[in-house]
Amino acid sequence: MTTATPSRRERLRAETVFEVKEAARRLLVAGGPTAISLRAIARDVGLTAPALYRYFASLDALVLAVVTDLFEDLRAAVAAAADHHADAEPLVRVGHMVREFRRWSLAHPAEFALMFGSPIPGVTRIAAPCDPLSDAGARFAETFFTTLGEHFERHPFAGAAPDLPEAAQRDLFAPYLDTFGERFPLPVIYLFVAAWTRLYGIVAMEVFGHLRWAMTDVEPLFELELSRSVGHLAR
Amino acid sequence: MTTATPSRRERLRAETVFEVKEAARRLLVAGGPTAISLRAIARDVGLTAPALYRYFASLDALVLAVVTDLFEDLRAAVAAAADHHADAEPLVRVGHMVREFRRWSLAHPAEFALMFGSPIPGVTRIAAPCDPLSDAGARFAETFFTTLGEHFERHPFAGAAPDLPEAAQRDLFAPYLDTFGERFPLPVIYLFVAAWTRLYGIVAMEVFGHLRWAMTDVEPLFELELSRSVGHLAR
DNA sequence: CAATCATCGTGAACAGTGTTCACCTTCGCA
DNA sequence: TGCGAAGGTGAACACTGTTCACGATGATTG
Repeated sequence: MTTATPSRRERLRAETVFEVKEAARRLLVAGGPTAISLRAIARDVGLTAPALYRYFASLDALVLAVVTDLFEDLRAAVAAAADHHADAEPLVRVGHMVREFRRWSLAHPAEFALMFGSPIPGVTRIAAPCDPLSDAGARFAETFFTTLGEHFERHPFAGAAPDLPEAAQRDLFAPYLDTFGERFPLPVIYLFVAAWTRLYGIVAMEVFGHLRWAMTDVEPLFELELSRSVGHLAR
Repeated sequence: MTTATPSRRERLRAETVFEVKEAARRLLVAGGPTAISLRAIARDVGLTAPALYRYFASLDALVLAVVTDLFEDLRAAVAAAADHHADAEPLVRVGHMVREFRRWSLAHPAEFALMFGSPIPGVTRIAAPCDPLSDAGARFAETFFTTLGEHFERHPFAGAAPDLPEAAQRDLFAPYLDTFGERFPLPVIYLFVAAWTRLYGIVAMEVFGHLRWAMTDVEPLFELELSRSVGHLAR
């Protein structure tokens, strides 16, 4: 609960949890999402399979924890890319962050598949309103919102809004507004989601190899779509 | 090999193959991609598991055949949507085809996950140059190319090309050119792939539930991106 | 200090899974 | 009438996730 009393036992427990998730991730990168097996993890850590149930309610809960960690990893990588260009214009910083998203995804295809691919069990994972995965996703998005906020403080948005009445937009983006509040004007939210789906589409198809029938190198397409999307946010 | 002599035995065999794939698809829609199990299929068809090896080399080969069929189904649905608007302008017909793609995907989330989600075994499926799956994918793409061809016959492309030298573009789209030839000017290919990744991104995120944190209804975003993408091809 | 109780780990077991093998029946063809 | 190929079976192997009764260890309290 708190970090006040790590209490030795909790320390050992945390250590084991860490090793278990580490082993799961090793199996993930070695053989893809389906290669994550409870018994293989147990072998790696030096335990028997039932022992893992003292730490995770099920295999699904374990991989959910791994996915949560991965989102944190990705967020950290993107944030590091932002820090690395701290003196750049916020909008070009966003560009570098998105590039880092692509770079990370291509370097970690198995992790990407687990995070952004099809949620295998019930096709659509039931997302509890306050589970740690949603929090990690929110923190990931927040990284972009922070930099975007810097930009719009200096250059108030004056671009074109989508052809939708404001009330409809407010209705449409209700989930976003509930989580992140009214920091940005509604058209900015629209442009951000549009940009996110575009770039996700490219990266996902590239990682999954769904573009090899068309082109040898996806980077030019990515760069063009990136500059287009950022351009829409700028003007 | 040929359809000349269905030869009774081949008829029975084809019948069994059909029933097996049908059972696999039932399991798919009922419980997602992981619910497809050799023994469950065998139970459904009224056989034992080893018997299926007379028809498919492995479970992977079986689901590959199912995926191929699904691509043909999707292609047929999109083609039907095109026929349903046969008297419309080719470019608005393309719009209806893409809408049908979204509609079909939302109505068949499990199938979509199997077709467009992460290739589970090795993260990136090894695509043989001439396997039936690639053929099905090519036929799916061909459906769009046919309609686009109708348009560009009447209205030669005069839009803006991406900022790339022609030689680089020819190099970039080598896989496409090898399969589909030089039917369209290179900028059209670029715009098509860009549009495809955009719309795939939206549909995939919607089907997988990865947009619920932001918006209640994805349709406005989809329609706006669709009209934008088609607009780029028009002018 | 001693008793107690939650925590941690184990081996056995159950119900599944994909795949291989030897064996047998059945069918098509010469 | 034979013969060989095709189709189907049950047993077996090596896996998988999960549950359970049991024992050992640790920390906490009387």
